[in-house]
Amino acid sequence: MSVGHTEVTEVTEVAGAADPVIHCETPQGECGVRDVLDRLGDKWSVYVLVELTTGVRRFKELQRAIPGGVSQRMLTLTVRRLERDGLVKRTVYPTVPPQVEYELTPLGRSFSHPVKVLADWSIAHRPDIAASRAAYDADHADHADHSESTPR
Amino acid sequence: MSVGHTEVTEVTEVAGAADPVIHCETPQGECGVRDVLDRLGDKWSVYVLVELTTGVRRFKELQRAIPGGVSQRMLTLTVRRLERDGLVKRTVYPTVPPQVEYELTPLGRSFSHPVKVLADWSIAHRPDIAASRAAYDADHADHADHSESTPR
DNA sequence: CCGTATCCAACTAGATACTG
DNA sequence: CAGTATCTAGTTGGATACGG
Repeated sequence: MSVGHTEVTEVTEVAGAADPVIHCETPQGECGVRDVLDRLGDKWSVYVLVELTTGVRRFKELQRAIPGGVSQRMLTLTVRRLERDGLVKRTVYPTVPPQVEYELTPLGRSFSHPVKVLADWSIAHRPDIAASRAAYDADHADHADHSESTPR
Repeated sequence: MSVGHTEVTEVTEVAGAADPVIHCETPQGECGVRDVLDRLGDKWSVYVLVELTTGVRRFKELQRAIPGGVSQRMLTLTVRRLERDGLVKRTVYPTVPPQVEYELTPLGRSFSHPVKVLADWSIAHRPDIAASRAAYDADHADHADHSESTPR
């Protein structure tokens, strides 16, 4: 990779378990993770990717499989973005009624690694986070709420 | 961890390099990654975390270090959320003028691992994503744009 | 079945001014 | 210095209706 000065340097890395020191540098700032994070940030992308690690899926199958119930519109937008980024391959069979299949590309499959690491961490530390939130909310119950556990 | 049925199962995992099959199961659906992803999704959290892997920072230092120029308001909201989740520790010295220091908690440092994996992947595959986007945009230049490469 | 178009509600983020 | 308050713009997400 020879694009810009983007760089991640680990200093204290010892045996693969020590805390990494992440160091991002780019002329204008703008560390390189932003592009990917945008994809992770939206509400449905991860669910689509996770679902597709199991195999090929059709549109309706995806929609039914995703928890929370995604609307047609959002699912369409999501898969289009993933297709544009080269993470998902979309195949249209010109039958009638039409049939469309989605599957992970090699790039998409390689991306499932970071996602899995994230999922593992998330599941492992969910109790800690929940506890911390409860403690924080108990302390600050009086003057203000900063983001209630209100599900959107 | 003995909370609910949340579970991540890898089936095809062979030598730590094969594509993992991620399988999330919970009574209501709702895989456990949502909480963490919400934190990753917002615009500034990752930058704060990344900056704090280097060491302790004061409010102004954080604000200056973060690329793109975060507003006071957003930085406050961000660090508050991170504090609430137990990822960041906030220490107030009742001096005059006041001084506040931010640092990662053990939980926050452990979270830097998934973040680093993500950053590494992102940097490694940025060219691929860029290429895929360019190709996609070239093909679909005619009828619609799905999210232009508008740099914010 | 697989989308697209339109409208609308909710949330996020920025600018600015003010306080301990 | 380190916030809080307010007001406003931009973006995202959901509902619904319609088209190929």
